[in-house]
Amino acid sequence: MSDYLTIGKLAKQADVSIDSIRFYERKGLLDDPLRTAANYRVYPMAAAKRLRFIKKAQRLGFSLEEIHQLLRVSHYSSASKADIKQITEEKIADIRSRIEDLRRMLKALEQLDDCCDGRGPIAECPILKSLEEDDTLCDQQS
Amino acid sequence: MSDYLTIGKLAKQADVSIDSIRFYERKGLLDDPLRTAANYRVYPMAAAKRLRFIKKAQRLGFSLEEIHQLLRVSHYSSASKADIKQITEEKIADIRSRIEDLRRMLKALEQLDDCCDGRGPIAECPILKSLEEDDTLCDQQS
DNA sequence: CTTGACCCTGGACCAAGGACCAGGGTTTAG
DNA sequence: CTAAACCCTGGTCCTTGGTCCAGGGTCAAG
Repeated sequence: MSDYLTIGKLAKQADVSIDSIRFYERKGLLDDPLRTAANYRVYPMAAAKRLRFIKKAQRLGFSLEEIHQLLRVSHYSSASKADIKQITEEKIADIRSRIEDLRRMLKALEQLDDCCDGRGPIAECPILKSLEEDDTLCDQQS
Repeated sequence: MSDYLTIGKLAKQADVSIDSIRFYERKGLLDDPLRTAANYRVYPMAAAKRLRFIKKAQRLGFSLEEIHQLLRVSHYSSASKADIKQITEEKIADIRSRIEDLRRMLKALEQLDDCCDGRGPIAECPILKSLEEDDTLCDQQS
């Protein structure tokens, strides 16, 4: 029961793969760990916390590069809460914009779906017809 | 003023790049075109229609592989409108699910954003604290 | 007849976020 | 002592939807 973790133990603790840990290290998201005489990585317990930070931020939609930025800012002594709040708000705007894009697609798809009754040969498929013609969105039931 | 198009003319007509046309051909989304004696591709006018189909379907959220499927189905003589309607509805479900995922992220981000007043040093940043701690979503104003 | 614009193939490269592998060394349990 | 389980580097591969490039052939205008 050491205070230090090998990479395999850390991976299990934080529920990520060993490859991911090495990948995050290469990307600068994890500090370069200490090494044993045999060149094995050794991690303090805090490394698991960092990994959980990364994973949680990913679930919120941050890319690894953005997480890198969060971590960098969090270590600037001159940084303020406003800096992190701003990054958060940029991500909020990003997510909103992606939702809007998807909603536009959804609306168009629903309109296509509504104008096809689903019965009959494909030759009359209004969805395909609409995709073939450049401008129109199908506007009649068929 | 021929009835046929070279790849460059087709690209301009359909507003896609020459490379994209060759890429779609490799992926099977465009029929292999006829060739001149010098091995130049020659396209009938209908090829532009096909390209517009692809581009429009892309804007609706279909991947190239899914567009491939649409095209394949549309050429089965035994296919019916119901087949295309089903693909459309699967895509609708897919888009809805992606919107839901984004909405969950958005909600969590908004909660984080709300609980940071944006003033003061980063050491007290509730957003970072929340990302560090595994379970909690920040729940107090700071 | 030459110059520039066009076309060909096949392959490399990009983002993102890893997974996987070979070929080697190390550590630990029995 | 030995075998299994672990670790190392650094490299390739995957997905998606393309872009870009080299090195070569072709076509049209002047």
